[in-house]
Amino acid sequence: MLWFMLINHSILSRAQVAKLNINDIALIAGVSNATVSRAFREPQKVSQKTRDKVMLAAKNVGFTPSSLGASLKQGRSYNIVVLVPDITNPYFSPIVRAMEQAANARGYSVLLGDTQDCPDRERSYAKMVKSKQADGIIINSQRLPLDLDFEQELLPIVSTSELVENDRIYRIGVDNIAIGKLATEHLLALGHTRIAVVSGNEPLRSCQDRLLGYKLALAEANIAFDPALVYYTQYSTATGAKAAEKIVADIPNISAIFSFGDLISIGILHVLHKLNYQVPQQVSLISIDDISLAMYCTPPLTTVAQPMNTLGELSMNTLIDLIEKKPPEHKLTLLAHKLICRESTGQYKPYTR
Amino acid sequence: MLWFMLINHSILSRAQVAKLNINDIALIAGVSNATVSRAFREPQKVSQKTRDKVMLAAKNVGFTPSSLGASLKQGRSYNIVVLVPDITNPYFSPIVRAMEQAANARGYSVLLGDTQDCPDRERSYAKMVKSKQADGIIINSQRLPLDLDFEQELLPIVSTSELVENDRIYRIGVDNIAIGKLATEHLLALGHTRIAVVSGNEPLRSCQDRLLGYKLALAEANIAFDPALVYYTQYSTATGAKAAEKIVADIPNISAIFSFGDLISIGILHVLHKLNYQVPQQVSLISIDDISLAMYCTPPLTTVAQPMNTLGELSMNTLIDLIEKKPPEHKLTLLAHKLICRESTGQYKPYTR
DNA sequence: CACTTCAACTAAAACGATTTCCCCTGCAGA
DNA sequence: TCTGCAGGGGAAATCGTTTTAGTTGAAGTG
Repeated sequence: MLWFMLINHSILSRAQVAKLNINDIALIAGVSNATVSRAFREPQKVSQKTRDKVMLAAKNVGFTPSSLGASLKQGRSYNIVVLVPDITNPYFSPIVRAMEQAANARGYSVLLGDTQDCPDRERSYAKMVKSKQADGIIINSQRLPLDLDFEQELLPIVSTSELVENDRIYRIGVDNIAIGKLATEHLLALGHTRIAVVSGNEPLRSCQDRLLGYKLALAEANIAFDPALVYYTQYSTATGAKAAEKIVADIPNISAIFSFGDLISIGILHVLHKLNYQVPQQVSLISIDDISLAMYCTPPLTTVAQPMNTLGELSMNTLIDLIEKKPPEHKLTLLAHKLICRESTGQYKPYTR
Repeated sequence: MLWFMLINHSILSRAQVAKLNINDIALIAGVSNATVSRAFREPQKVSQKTRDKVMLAAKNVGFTPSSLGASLKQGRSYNIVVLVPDITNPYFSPIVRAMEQAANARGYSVLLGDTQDCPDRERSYAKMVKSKQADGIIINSQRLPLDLDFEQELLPIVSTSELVENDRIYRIGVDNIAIGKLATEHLLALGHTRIAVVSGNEPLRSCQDRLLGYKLALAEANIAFDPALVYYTQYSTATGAKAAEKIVADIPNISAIFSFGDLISIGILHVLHKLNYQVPQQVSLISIDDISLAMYCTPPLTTVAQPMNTLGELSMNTLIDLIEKKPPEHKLTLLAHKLICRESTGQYKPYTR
């Protein structure tokens, strides 16, 4: 413990109250602060001997370099804001999880913003990147949380899930038209012709696109689109249940329902079961997402899977590329979806109820 | 736009490349940097006129104070690390959501750490508070992510959900023994006497306590505890399903199952349904948590609700109190649980299968 | 031997705020 | 008229790093 006896007493007493900084370590190790910094950040640039000296000194007094100083000097916080409408939603949580993983792999951390769809909160999180508390932001909702002034200075920003309507912004999503079409075709192939739709919030682009896909499939099958068959609600279980109640009240012999989200479907399933409708014997139900619980529903849900993990991972990597000035090639990326046939859809049979 | 013509040309050209800082604004507004700082952080300490001048200058050049400089000087980042084993788990996500809300209300942000139960990741997140990237940490798992050296310097830390076994640390949880007992008593009251248990990972304190509660209830009812009735698995749906398969293989006429988590129950429900067991007519199922989907299961789950929102909110507020040197009164807080009777449990009837 | 080269280091200047002292100006009270 | 005080502001130190621009000394080269 020679170092202990040698070092300046003022350093020791400082250790009790304030924290030691890099200069103190430099003093103890008998090198310059620059060397201490390098020993930590770029070890290969420092000789083995010096590095050992520094590390020993640091370890002995329990020194960890503060990232605040580093961030200030570098103008980087290595934080990334991830905005979701609701982290509780099993569609978003895997996306966030994948983002966190991807961020970590590249040395960044995730500042979670659960906005509850509130524009104020969205804006206040966006300010964190303006104020350098974060280096960039990923948005999972359609709204851009920047005032007009973003026109002037485009912050590092990526839009995913529900894409922003702005082609200057990097966006990663899925082809909702194709998804809507695919699901509808599945139902049509099973012989269903009157297919009720339970959509999320009408203005959402994803909903409009999915509905468009539905219409496209109908048109190709020469079936007239009936607006009375589409029910607008929210992407949630409770509202999905309400919609289902309306549907069976309006159309007691409905044979097929296409809901725009598994969460909605769970609500639908709940009321159908309560009202003694057999799924899929009497009514077929298809939806979108393939959340982790979809396969455990009774019956397991037929659904068009979205690649939540890839969505999250790719968005995060795109954003970091942007931050690190390696601008990605494409502004818009649409990932592949996949129909997962389980047991909630079946052949059409005329009702005998 | 007089200001525009008056200000130094070097400031303007700087605006295109580098960002303006507080000194530039001070120059433009014709005040000192201290005044600019005060105008932003403590407006009441600055006269209306000066404040307006500063704000106008700031607005005109699009200046937002960098939080990096502020953090460095203050030694605070206003970030808080929240560690969860899996954000995808519907038990944890509402907790995190509540934490984020509580943090925001007090001017803090949440750095989300999804650890996947990996000690390395836990440690690397804990380092962020040592390096001042975060001011404190909340842990939702039993493991303390600090080496022995935490003995010396106790960082601001709060343990919740699965409590750490260390009474020097602030902990917010529930009374798992009472919960285990309550659930068991519910089943006993319905006439069930052979109650299978599906526990989470054996070493988890929550599981041990819940099992203890189960034993206590059994003892009070003069029923011998049969270790063969307890099945250890994970707190997940897939593993819950596997456990259910084992149970019905071992005990085809099982009449009651107590699972330690709704997620497990969903798996159990799935296989019982597949094997044509009627719930609750043939087998009763009770669990713990009351995740949001519990009420939408078929049948809706009877469960002992945990106060996830309060858990998250209180933990966050406790941590922030700690950070702000207002140490809370109690080291350990146990919140109230509540039995929610739905439709997955029913009167015991001997099997005629 | 004089020369470059290079690795390894150093001193000191940033980075952008906050905060500690201080000073000034008015004004109220004596 | 003088004192005391408070509100409003300013100069400069400070927080803890990184980074720039050199400075060394030793090894390699012709």
